[in-house]
Amino acid sequence: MPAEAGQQADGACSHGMKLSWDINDPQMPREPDHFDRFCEWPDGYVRFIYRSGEKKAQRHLSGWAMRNTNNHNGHILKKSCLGVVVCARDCALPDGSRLQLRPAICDKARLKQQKKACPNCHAALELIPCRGHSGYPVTNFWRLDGNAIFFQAKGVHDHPRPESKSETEARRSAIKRQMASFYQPQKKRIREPEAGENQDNGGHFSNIPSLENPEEFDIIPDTGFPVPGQPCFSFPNSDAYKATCDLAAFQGDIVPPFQKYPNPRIFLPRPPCSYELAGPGYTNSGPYYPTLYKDASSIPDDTDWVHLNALQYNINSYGSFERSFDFTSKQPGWKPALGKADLGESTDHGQFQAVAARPYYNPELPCRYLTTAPPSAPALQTVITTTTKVSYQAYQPPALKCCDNVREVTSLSGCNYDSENTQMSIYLEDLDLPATVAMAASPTASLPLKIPGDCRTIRHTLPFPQDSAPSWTDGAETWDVCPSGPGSTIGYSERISPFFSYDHEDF
DNA sequence: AACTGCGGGGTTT
DNA sequence: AAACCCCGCAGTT
Repeated sequence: MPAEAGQQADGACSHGMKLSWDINDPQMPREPDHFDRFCEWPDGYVRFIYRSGEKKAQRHLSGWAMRNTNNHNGHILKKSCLGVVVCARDCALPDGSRLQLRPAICDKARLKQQKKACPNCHAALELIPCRGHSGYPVTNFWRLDGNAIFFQAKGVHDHPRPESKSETEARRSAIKRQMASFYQPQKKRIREPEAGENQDNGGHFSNIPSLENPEEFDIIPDTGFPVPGQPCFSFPNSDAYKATCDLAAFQGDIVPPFQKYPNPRIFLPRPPCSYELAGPGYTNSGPYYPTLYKDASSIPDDTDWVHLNALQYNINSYGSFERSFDFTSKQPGWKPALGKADLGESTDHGQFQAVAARPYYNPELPCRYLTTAPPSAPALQTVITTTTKVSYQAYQPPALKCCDNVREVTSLSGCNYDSENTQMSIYLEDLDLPATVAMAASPTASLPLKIPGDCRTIRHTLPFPQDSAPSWTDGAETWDVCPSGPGSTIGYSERISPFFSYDHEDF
């Protein structure tokens, strides 16, 4: 990726890190030479400089559920992470994944959200708070200065990624379109082509169609998981519509499967059902289908869930991986690998670390979150707990290595939006692995992605996701993906190798 | 209905 | 003093 780095001079995670500035500096760098591409999933102690024209930066957007936090500084906007909402029972979705909802930003809405039941097992939903910054939520700071928007993140998210805002919005809009389509005669139009697309999954990134046509999701199972999907087939249009509405009502409460890893086949080596049942995380008393189907009337969400089941199929490899992870509870190679990765990168613990330290996925600790800070985080966190310059000093060294560390972190954890997922997905496909690890909880990619040629290349070549800087089109907007950085390749490879072995063992 | 930003206010270190 | 958090308000989406 070195070449890439040069190519993408304004590569996201690089320059911002290199610059010696702190969000609290009285004077920010003037006329920055480089600007970073918008990073939707900043993680770790990173800093970026965006162009003042960058809309997402202007909106202070983030894939993480960040809420405004008053820092009593009118010039610096501070936001803290709300974490992620999961099933209190840590139930496994049809595809083995876990529910990872985006916490509502509004307190009121969040409370309301938490009162809802898990669409899968009806257990309570649980909000996993973010404690990635010295036990406190990860904080993001935004500062507009001149023609640049400075961004600084502090802390390493120690929880899965929730559905991103963009995903939520995209899904909602898709649902709306879907709803609209139901009113139209065309809705009856033949969808074979689309269905085929989904099934094929060759077009890993052709998820949108599915989204727009919930019914199609139901079809997807056909290819792999007949059970969950079945119900939908029987849906009268009216029902389907209803379900769609419910889904919409659920608003982003459900992590759209399609948003995760589009290619189910990869992550579902075994028949969904058996797999699911066998999974340790499976807490349901009975088969999904019967339960869900029957109860359709009992709980509003059930209806949604019918769809979800189908939808979730595509969901993630992450879940699959988790499961495998769980099975091998000891995770011999797992943690070590992660830990190793973290070594020497004290400042940039990407999601790797977060994932590694994630007790949340342990069946035995359902949804319980360890308040324990990430292993490597503490030192840093103790130092960097505020926006003070003092902390910055400690931080700097790593910054210098930003290309290596940050890239690794960001590329793996979050700087990418779809690229990340996409890439990861790809990776998984090729390796049939837990790319999910890096992906952590992020169900991102989902909409029709415009995969750069190199991305595909990567897909087969594997190595580096970072290489691709795919952008997805959401309406008129285009999401920039954090470019990967040089050195990431190496780090990534190193980290991955362990997984390979692990994975193979597991499967 | 939610999101978002602002700002008052309280607590802790 | 500097962080943190909570809460409510008001404008926007």
